[in-house]
Amino acid sequence: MGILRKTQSLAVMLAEFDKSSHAISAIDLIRRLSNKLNKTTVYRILDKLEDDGLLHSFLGKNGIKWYAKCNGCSKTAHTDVHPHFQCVDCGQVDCLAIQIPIPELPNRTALMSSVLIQGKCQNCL
Amino acid sequence: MGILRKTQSLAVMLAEFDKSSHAISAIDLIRRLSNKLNKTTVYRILDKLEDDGLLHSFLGKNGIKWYAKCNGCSKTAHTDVHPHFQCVDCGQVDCLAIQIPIPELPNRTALMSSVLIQGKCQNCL
DNA sequence: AATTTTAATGCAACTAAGTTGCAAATATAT
DNA sequence: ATATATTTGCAACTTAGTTGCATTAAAATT
Ligand SMILES: [Zn+2]
Ligand SMILES: [Zn+2]
Ligand SMILES: [Zn+2]
Ligand SMILES: [Zn+2]
Repeated sequence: MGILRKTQSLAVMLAEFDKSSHAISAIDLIRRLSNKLNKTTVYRILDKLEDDGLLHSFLGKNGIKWYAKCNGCSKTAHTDVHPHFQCVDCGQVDCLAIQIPIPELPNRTALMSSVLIQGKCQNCL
Repeated sequence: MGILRKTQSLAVMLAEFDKSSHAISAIDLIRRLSNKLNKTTVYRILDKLEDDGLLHSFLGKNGIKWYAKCNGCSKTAHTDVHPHFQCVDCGQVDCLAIQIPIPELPNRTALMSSVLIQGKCQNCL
């Protein structure tokens, strides 16, 4: 149901996402903010920011949850859909500003798709 | 390190995959076989069958692990790579016999990719 | 500014999926 | 038939994420 109040915790979380352009895993965020915020709070704020179209979530390697800033989404329209890249060496995750076309599927209706590409990032090449 | 012995448990597992052409989640397999096999055994045999190129695994909705039969893979070459489809209504998961081309990525090397398409299956349309 | 209302937070306890160590059982080799 | 080595079951553990509830802190009302 999105964010209603401008709390300290919210400010701390948003600041963390402003520090870098990479995606952040929920786990890492919890670890980074462990002296300031409870993990339940972290999960709850992530949820709300996603509801509001400020962040989007996706699953990385091993099915763990990552979050990144949305580009032009709103509470009603999550339109910023794209593949993600995870470096197999350093673990860093980024949004890719490309589109992967999904073909028509016979006998099925595709509603959404998620693409995770794994490989080596520029630093680790 | 693959399968070395032809055990009862192995036969039971293989029989389960022969019953249908759909993918099976590890959890579901454990539930289905709970009166015959311990869950540790299920996980271990799945691991070995994947090593041997008889099954492949991938992550479905919510990051849970699914397994399906491979087509023409071997212990050394897992070449049967394809997207997967999960029905949002009934939860059924299938391998899609299509290829999704991944474009060249500037400043990155792609080593693998996983694509999960969610939507409605024929039954649920 | 003080009070009331309502949402956000922290904590502890829980859940679910998967993993590990080890002793007992079973398959294969001798 | 016996020895050896792999596989299995069990219990205990781990990790990521969730839930209920009392407390705290925003914001709205007076
Ligand atoms: Zn890297
Ligand atoms: Zn993204
Ligand atoms: Zn269906
Ligand atoms: Zn498949």
